[in-house]
Amino acid sequence: MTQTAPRPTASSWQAIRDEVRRRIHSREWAPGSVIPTEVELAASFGCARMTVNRALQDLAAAGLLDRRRKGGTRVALHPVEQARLEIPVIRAEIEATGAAYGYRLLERRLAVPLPEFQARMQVPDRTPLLNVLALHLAGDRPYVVEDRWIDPDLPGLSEAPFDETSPNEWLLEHIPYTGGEISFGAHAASVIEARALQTSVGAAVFGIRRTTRDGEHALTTVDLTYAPGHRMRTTL
Amino acid sequence: MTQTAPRPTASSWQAIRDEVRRRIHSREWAPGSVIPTEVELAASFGCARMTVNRALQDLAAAGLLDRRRKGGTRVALHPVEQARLEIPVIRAEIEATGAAYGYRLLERRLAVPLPEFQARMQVPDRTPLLNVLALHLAGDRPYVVEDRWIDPDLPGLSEAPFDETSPNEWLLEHIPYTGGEISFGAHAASVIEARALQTSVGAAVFGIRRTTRDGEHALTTVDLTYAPGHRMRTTL
DNA sequence: CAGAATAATATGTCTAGACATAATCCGAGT
DNA sequence: ACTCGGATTATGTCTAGACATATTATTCTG
Repeated sequence: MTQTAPRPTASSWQAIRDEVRRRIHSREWAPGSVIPTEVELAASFGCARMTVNRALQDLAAAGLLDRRRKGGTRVALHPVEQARLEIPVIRAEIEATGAAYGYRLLERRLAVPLPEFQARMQVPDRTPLLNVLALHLAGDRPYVVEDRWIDPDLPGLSEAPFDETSPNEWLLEHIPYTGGEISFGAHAASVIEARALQTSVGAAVFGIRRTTRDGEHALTTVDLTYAPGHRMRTTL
Repeated sequence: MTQTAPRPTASSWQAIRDEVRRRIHSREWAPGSVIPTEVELAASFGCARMTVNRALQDLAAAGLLDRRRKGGTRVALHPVEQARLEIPVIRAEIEATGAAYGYRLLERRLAVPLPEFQARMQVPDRTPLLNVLALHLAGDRPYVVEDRWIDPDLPGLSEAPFDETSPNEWLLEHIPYTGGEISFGAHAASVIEARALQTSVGAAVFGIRRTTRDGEHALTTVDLTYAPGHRMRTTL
């Protein structure tokens, strides 16, 4: 089961990547120092240069290596730590805990957003947007409040009442996008949030703020406010 | 400057990756559907199969594609959203805002940790660990409190008084590690946190909880509690 | 000696072919 | 029908060589 025999020539690009990463973490190759060239590594691993190249490119993409033509490959100064957070659809997130998924639409209206949301959606003053307030439940316990503003001109939106399917799910399923911003923070629960989450006003809650866009055009922005105690986890 | 002439055969793996990504985002290839095989794509792009392979592997790593031997390649159902959070050294994080970095050691002692930290460090009952409480400042404003527990047997630890350099920085610089866990959440500021951050007890604060290990052995675990209003940002 | 032209070098990428491996498909036998 | 195996197939990976490209190092020149 265990890798009892660490053969010097385990030439697969993933094995080479792991070995190089090990040498970086073990300080065998110090931060900032130049590591052997691809040709040298290929010789020492007993494989083709392309195989080494594939491994080093992977580590460079992960931020562990800095590579420059002719300059060689060096270990990144500040081995930038990256945590890969997976942001699942809320339904999947809840079902993954084993609880039954529940959904309740709290409000759906066309309204002029507050300045904060207006800025996030990059729309002119007094432009009405579609606002949807909804609650996601794990079993019978409130899990997260979704406060979303949507560009009312999105195709198919009029056929989406959001009384059964959450905007979170509907948008992912129907609206293509190219990117966006996301941020995480803490705030004191508002009156609306506290009521929906069955907690007290001012309770410390975790929130995700997110804007999704297609090119330059903002499609939707959302505040997800989780019930107290919620944590986002990952490994690094 | 701009790519005015989008030639049908711009065969570089990055160009192919971009083109495939475009077809996915434009719903030309719908979520869940199987896309052409590597051989077919290679023919249509007029390049070698390896080139297509490299492009598709990149998209698969990004979570946009699901690939299975013999099963073919299909567009991911729920384009698993991944946010890559960069977790910088606190000093760099503060200096990036333009503020001067400040550091104050609040406490340094050998003590038996509370059950919660004991569990995180995976040590037996009544094992004393090194506890360091420190404050990081942006200019003259408190930025984040670092409450850390360290394996007292780490080499070189006795020469690290932590009165000038934070454990955060010292550990990254001196102790190799292989992985760990990290989680993000919100909680109400404790008395100690409130005093250090110059805020009120019970204020909603953002916290990072992190354990770093070398193989199976836990090296250190830390609670980082940020001043109210702090947000972690990234793009997707 | 400064600056420009030139050589050297490490990475970036493509290719064409080969074999490995995991899944699926499908037919044979019970 | 149902199960077991083999044939098929798409991806996974390696290779050896070639040329491209960016950058550094060196040499030539005014």
